[in-house]
This record gives sequence, structure tokens and C-alpha cells, in this order.
Amino acid sequence: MARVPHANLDCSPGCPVEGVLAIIGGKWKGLILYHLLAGTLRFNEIRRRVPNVTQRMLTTQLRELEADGLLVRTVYAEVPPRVEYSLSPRGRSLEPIILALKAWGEEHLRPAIPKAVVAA
Amino acid sequence: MARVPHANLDCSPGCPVEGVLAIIGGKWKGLILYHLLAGTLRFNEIRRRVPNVTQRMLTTQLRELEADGLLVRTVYAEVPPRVEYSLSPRGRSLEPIILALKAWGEEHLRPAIPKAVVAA
DNA sequence: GCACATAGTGTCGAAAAGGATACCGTCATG
DNA sequence: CATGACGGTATCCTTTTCGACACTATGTGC
Repeated sequence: MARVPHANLDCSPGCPVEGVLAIIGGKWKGLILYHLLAGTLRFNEIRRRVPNVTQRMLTTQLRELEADGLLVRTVYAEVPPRVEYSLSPRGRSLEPIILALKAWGEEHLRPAIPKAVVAA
Repeated sequence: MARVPHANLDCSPGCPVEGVLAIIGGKWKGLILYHLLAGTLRFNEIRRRVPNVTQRMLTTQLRELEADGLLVRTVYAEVPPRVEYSLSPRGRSLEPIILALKAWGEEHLRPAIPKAVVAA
């Protein structure tokens, strides 16, 4: 989704809501943040936990989350390359929100269609 | 932002997070939901509270929120037209999340630039 | 008649977001 | 040499989102 620019000076009282959604709302970001709650993960570990995300998109979204100060990317001088991602304190402070989103989704969103039905 | 389709059968444990963000994450939706927390509002009332939203976008987002079951649209057989929007029980259950988003935004997002500075 | 109230709708284009595909560099192993 | 590990990057295309602009319908008041 589009970034809501804070350059918009007619910012109304609800603006922070929109602002937060703008930084956590990109595709795959919710999943990434959720999985990082459990602790530091490497690139391919995230990728395995978020099936169907392309490498390209994972990189892009991780870089954006980093730019917004929600996660920390640690590069080790190793071969093969080793890069670790973990929530920053700022990102960690989103934990109750992420967990509340998960709980609400589990209660109110339709469950996925079982595989067997689709195969028919 | 794009709807995350639940037709994606490889839904991982964090999927509900992504699913909720997909329905509340469109531009202006966070603001709309926030303002409706205070109670029933008419179209132009919402519009005045959300400066800079176009009529077109307000209509579109309201219709999506309605389709996702988050709000109720009540049409009165009157002239001039009278249409009221209010949170559904399902939408109302998002209140703690919306308020948490607002609190987090107020604490962690940069404040808007004061008007006087821009005028300079 | 015109302008105002209300709440939209239709159409199209621009911009943004997302994704597909090929390729990269270093080292280790068979 | 080829292939695999790792974590990407580059390029281009597709899809989606958003917004601009014009128009709509009914009634009322000047």
C-alpha cells in the first residue's frame, strides 16, 4: 500500500493510525514481523516460514522495514554469506499489536479452504 | 495495498496478521475506522474529518469496509440523500487494535512539520 | 433559471506496488 | 569442472491502487 506521507500537513487526529499501517502494511510485512517476534532469523529461514514470497519481494520488504527502523540487519563477514534479521526495540514494541492482529484474524477471518476441496 | 487472498493455501501461522492488514490497510481506511469509533457518521461528516480524501476514494474505501463486514451503511429514503455509516460489531471489535495503532504512531512516528516552517 | 444541500458514479490515466526471471560473488565439495 | 551453500541484485513487466475530472439525481430557496 502507499506510504502515507507525513508531509501532508492537514494531518487529522487519526493520522497516526494511518501512519503505522503505512509502514507495517506492505505485502508480506505482517508475516515477516510476526515471525521475527520469535527471535533472530536468517534470510532463508524467513523465506521458509513465509511460503510463496519471492526472493525479490522478501529482500525489498526487509529493506523497507529496516529503513523504517523496525528491524536490524546484521551482516557477518563470512562465506557463504550470513545475514541475520531481528526486531529493533522500536519494532519489538509492535508486539502487542501484531499479536492482537493475529488473534483478531483467527477469530474473524474465513479459514483457508482445505486442500482436498480444491483438488476436486 | 493488495488483498492477501486466502485462496493461497500455503497459509503460514502468521497469515491472520497479513489478512487483517489487508482489510484495514488501504489508504484512508485507518482514519475512517478511527473516526467511526466515536459513533455514527454521515458521508460528509467523515469527509470533513479526513481532510484531503477525495469523494471518489472515500466512497471506494467505505464500500470496501462495508464489503469486509467492518461497517454498516444505512440509507434513509430522504431527499437530500441521507446515508449513515457506523461500525458493525465485527468492526467495533477492532477498537483496541485501532487505539493501539494510534498510541504507537503518536509515540514512534515523526510529528508533522509545523505549518509555519513550510510557509518559510 | 441558478445555486445549494446530499451522496454519490463513471471513466481514465498516473503512480505505486508487486512479481518474474536471469544473473552475481565467494567458497567448499565431489 | 559442475554444483551447492548463502544472500542477494538488475531489469523489466504486470497488476493494483489511487486520484483527477466530469457528471448524476432529487428537492429547496432565491
